Order: sequence, then structure tokens, then C-alpha cells
Amino acid sequence: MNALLDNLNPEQHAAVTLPPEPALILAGAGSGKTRVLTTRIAWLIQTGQVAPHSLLAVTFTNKAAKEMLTRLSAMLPINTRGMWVGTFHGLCNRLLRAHHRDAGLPQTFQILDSSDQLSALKRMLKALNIDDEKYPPKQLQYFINNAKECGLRAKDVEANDDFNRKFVELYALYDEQCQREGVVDFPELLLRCYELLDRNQILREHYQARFRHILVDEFQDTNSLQYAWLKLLANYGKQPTNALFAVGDDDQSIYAFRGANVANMEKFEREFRVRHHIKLEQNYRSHGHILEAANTLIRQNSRRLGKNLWTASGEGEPLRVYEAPTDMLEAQWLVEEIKNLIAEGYSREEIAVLYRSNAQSRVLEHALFSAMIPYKVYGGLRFFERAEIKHALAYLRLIENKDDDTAFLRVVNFPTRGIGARTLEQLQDTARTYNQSLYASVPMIAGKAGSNLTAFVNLIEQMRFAAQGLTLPEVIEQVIHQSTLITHYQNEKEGQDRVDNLQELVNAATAFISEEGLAQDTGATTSLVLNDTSAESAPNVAPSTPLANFLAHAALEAGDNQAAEGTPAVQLMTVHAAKGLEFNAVFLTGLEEGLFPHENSLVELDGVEEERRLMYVAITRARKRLYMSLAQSRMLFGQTRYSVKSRFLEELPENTLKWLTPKVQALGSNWSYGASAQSNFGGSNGQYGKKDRAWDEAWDKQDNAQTAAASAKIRQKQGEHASGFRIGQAVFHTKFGEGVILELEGQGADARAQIKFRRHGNKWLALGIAKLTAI
DNA sequence: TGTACGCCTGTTTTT
DNA sequence: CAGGCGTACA
Repeated sequence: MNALLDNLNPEQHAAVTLPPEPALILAGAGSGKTRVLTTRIAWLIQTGQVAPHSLLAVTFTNKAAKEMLTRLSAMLPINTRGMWVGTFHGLCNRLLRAHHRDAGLPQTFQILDSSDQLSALKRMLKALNIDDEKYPPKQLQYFINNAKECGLRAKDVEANDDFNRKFVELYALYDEQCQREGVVDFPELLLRCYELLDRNQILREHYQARFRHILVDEFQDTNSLQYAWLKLLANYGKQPTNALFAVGDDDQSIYAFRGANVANMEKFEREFRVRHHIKLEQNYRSHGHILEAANTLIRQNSRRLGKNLWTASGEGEPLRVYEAPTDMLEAQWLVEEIKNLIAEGYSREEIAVLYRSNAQSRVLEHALFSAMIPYKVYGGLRFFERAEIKHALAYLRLIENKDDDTAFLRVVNFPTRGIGARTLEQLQDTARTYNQSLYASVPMIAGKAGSNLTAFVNLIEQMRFAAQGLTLPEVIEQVIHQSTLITHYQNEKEGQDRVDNLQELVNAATAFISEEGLAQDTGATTSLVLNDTSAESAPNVAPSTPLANFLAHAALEAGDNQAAEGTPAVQLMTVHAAKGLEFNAVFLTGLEEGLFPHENSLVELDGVEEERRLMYVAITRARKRLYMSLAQSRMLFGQTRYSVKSRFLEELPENTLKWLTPKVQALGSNWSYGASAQSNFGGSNGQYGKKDRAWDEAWDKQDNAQTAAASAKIRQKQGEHASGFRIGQAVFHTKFGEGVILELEGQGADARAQIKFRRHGNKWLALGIAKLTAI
């Protein structure tokens, strides 16, 4: 028999060997989802049903794509390089590069990441003299991306009021600006690629004929545009339909807030008339109690596709629950337990500390630091997002594409070369008048300002010239020196890290070149489209340069959040970041109402259900041991907040839990030991910085007086305002939509409310004037 | 051109 | 409380 299929359970086996027809695999947490996906690919190839380049596999993250390729090459003796395995964005980029002319893009189009996009929008609003208080750039960005993710161009968006009409108008102008500059934002990669295939029959039919098998990971996370894209490639509606093999778990859909649409699973079943449904319900990860708790919890959600995980391993240990009086004591308890775990033989990297929001990590870090337990926090700035790296990349982008105004503005005066705000204003005016890029407008500026600008342009030209015949790492080396970026940071007090990072960029380029197997020469002559052109039988395939590929790589894969480090460390991260990972021991902290479920979710449509799925994801990360904890009071935004335990704790079956503290009712009757909530983390070892001491002091201030005051405030806030509204109430406004009342003040005609609107931010509105309805 | 101060905000995040 | 951002000023 086929060795690939050894050791698969019956459902996994069935999924792997399904006939080439649409299929939906409902894969529970820890049920071997990635294994099924990769084994199916290997099986399809090995049995000769599909050639490696005729198969498309899509994931959401680069990490998942890499994992798939690694496993694949371990299963099959094939070169995975030419395979179409990647993220939606990565694959779309590849198609757009190959067919840039048909897509209406310059060969050298650059990719804007979210922050580049935001600065492009700010720049546009400024140029148009638009009040960014009235039309906040962030909101505009959200509006545009949202529209694009629904597959809508500006002309397709319906606007019912002046505000939205303005946004639509700005959306159109923004797209024009991007086109002029030869740049493409993230959602544009997808939309542009969709439109390319939709409009170009020859290309569409070529790729439809080619990708007989399309496999999608984390299908529950797809948005509308991604679904439409898949539908197009699967040749939906015609015969024959390509085999779309979708793997997902509706219970792990935790990204609705960024446009993911779980309904795509049902839509897929319906529209593709899916006949093959397979549920992977055997969990190979967690012990029985952990799984039982997760199952019981998720059963509270309505509208599930329905699935119940089971395990062949025993019940295991109960879930330990701890209720601490304060967040500091919660952290301290956690440290003690971690010490015990380590003493029991758990290694540090097998212990994860999870929390709902990043702000919670501070107090935990502080406690771990004091106890000298090595830890690593995930999240935060990533390599390619660092300012110095973005500066270096901006020079490279200008070498590649002179019209990239975002890159131009980023470095035209960095390091400073006497080009001030008024010069740039003048330049931007000229550019607008002649409808051309800033770079192209430089020769039209006269005087001293003009000569400074010319010097900058000459520098770029010189770099471009020198780049010919150099390898990519050599080009970068040249750029960071000639631009004087290196010298600039060397002269800065705290600049050494940045200098190191710039050097690291050169290394990253070297690694990139060898990984991709790209030609060593940056010349735009014969180098390859990512990997093999030989298999690219598509019409009009354009070549691409290593520099272009590297820049795309930098934008599409921002790199690790934190540099790798030697010592094994306890892992700290948000629950979102933990998705897809597993640990022997997991601490799930901050299980308080308002924090988890997050208070903002309470007023969102299906918000609590998404939070519950998040809790489900959190629980199912644990293999052997799960701790859950909460704090009755917590320092948040410089204020002490008091909360009751999370409803999710109440939803877990009592028989799976072991309370380490007496089960109490929290706030009020039991608040007697708050006074003893003193910090004993004081800066004893002298290693703390200013910040640490400030925290200590802040914490030490907690006392009964504050407790009483805060409790009173909570009671007052919960009371009803004379207007009939109350804090925390969900309201609807005809113009701003849904929101929540944050503050209420004044009486009668002066009564005002501060409302946090979902789409329009915080606003103070006069209750006598604004038409607010309670919802 | 750089710094200082004051205001505001404060979930989750990949590409 | 604290970091980010934007304006005002030297």
C-alpha cells in the first residue's frame, strides 16, 4: 500500500483520497488538519493525478505556507520551488508580476503595507486640503479596504449620505494616485488580480485549465473577495469545475473583525453543491478534561456547523482555576506555578502564557522578570517594519520605481539634506499641476531648494547606475552607505541597534537570494519570475528582477516579531497569536468580564460568540495542563478596575475544574483582602529601569480608599442618567450608526453624551439635538 | 530643523 | 498611566 497513507485515521484517509470534486473538510482543533492537507497534495502528485505546477494551495500566513512546503518536501522527492503554494497575497502578487501589462500595472509596481497606505492617504488629504478631523485618514483607510475586500471599486459603492459620498470620492482619488505612482496596497493585490482574471478570458481560461486542484487552508478566515477569487479559479458554474478542497473550522473563526466571513463555508457547500463532507473529530493534542471543557463551551454558540472532538487519551488532569485579588497577585501566582512546572520537568518553551489583549502582558512580564524566568513576548514591531529598514527599502524602491512618491517623501530628507517642508510643498504643487511624480518634478524647481533636490535625484540615479551588475546584497550594502543612513545612525546615541539591523538587511537579502534560487545579477534581463518560468506556459509572462522580488517579499512578509534567541523561554502572546500553536502547559489569564469577553464585543453583532470561539481556541492550545486565572481588580489605563469573573468560566463543566481558590462572588462582599494587595516586586536587584519603578509605585498606591472610591464610581456609572440613557448603553445614530455611550454629563438642554461609534470613532453629542435611539 | 509640550486614546491582526 | 502624534516655538 501507499506509505503516505499509513497511520491516517479513517476520516483523514478518506479526506486525503477524495475524488477530484469540491470538498469541505471540517477539521477540529488538533485533528491533524495540516497533515491532511499536505498528505493530499503529496498523494495527488504521487499517484500522477496532478503535476506539481498544476495545483494551487492557499494559506493565510507565510508561516503556514512554509510549513506546508517543508512537510511536502519531506514526503516527496520533488522540488517544491515551482509550486503554487502561498498566501492569497503572495500568489496574487505573483500573477500580477507575471501579467503586469494585462493588469494595467508597471513592471516595477511596489506594494504598500498598511502604514505606507495610511501615509499615502494622509498625503492625499493634505494635497486636497481636506480636513482630516472631519474625514479621519484611518477611517478612510478602513472604508477603502473594506470596499475592496467586498470587491467594490469606488464607482460600485453606494453612498446614502454626504459623508459617505465624500469617502467614495476620496476612494476614487486614492486609486488614481496609486495608479499614477505605480503602487498597490494589500487589498488591491487581490482585487486587481481578481479583475485581471475576470476580464481577461485568455488568462482566465489558461489558469482555470491549469489549476485542476485548489486547496485552501483556514477556509473560515476567507473574506468575500478571496472567496470570489477562488470561485473564479475553480471555474465555478461551468463544467468541469476544478476540485476545490477547503479545510476549515467554523469554531476557530476569530477574525470576523477584519472581514473574515465564516458564512463562506455554508456558501461554498451550497454554491458548489459539495457532496463530500468530512469531519475530523479525533483530537490528538489534548487530554480529556481539556477537550470536554472546550466542547461544552463551544456548544453554547448558535449556528455552528456542528462537531464534537474526542480523544483516545485519558481524562488527564483537571483544569486549574485561580482567582486573585489583583492583577499583580495573579502574576505572582503565575510565576510560582511556572517555577513548579519547571521543577516538575516542563521546559520553558513548552509553557505559554496567553491573554486577551497586549496591554495585559506588562504586569506578567514584570513578575517574570523579577523572578528571573526567561520569557519571550510575541507581537510588536517586526523586522521589515522597523523605521531604519523602511528607510533603506524606500531607497531601493526609488531605484526600482521613480514614481513611488511614498518612498520619495520618506527619504528625500532623511538623513537630512536641507530639503524642508516648504520646498516639498512647492514640489508637490508642481507635481500636481503637471500630474506627474515628485521625482519627475524635481527639475522644475529653481534655486537653492532645487539644487538640493537635484542632488537627491542624482544620488538615486547614481545608486541605480551602480546597482547594475551588482548582486542584491551588494546593492543594499551600497545603498545603506551611499545614502549615509549608516553614518547617520552611527552618530546617534542609541543608534547601534539600527546599524545592526541595516547590516542584518544585507544578510536577509543574501538568505533570500539563496532560498529563492534567484539569479545573482540584479539586471532586469533574464532573471526569473519567482521560481520556474519553464512551467509558465501562460501567455505574456513578464520577467522580474531579484530586487523587485525582494521588495515584494519585504512587503508581503514582514518578518519575525522578535529576533530568535538562545535560551528557551516561556512564551507570552495574545490568544489570537496562539492560534495554530500548541503547548504542554497553558496559562489563560485575565478571565474577567469586560476583558474576556472584551467589553467592546458585547455591542457587536455576534461579538460574544466570536469571543467564545476565541476562548475555545485558547483552551484547545493546551496538551496536558491548563491553568485559568482572573484578577478581581486590575490596573488599566492608570485606573484600578474591578470586575467579576468571565461568563466563560461559568460555562465550563464543574467536573473538569479544580478551583485553587475558594469560588467567590468577587467584588462587594468579599472585597476584604484588597488591602493586602501590596506589591512585593520592589526593585530589589537594581536591574529595573525607570519604568519598572514607576509601575511599582503606581501599584503600591492601591489601597482601600481607592477601592471604595472606585466602587462608588462604578455604581454611579451604572445608574441611569436623567436623560434616560446610561453608560455602556448601545445606541443608534442616523448618521454615525451603532455606538456605545462612554460618558454622560450635564442636565436638560446641556446634557451631552460621549459615544464611541463603531465606524466613526468617539464623539460628544448634545442629547437635545442628536437623534439617538437605544438599541 | 529639531524639540517641547499638550492632547488623545487605549481589542484582537495578517497581508 | 504612557505612547503616539501633531502643533507651536526657538
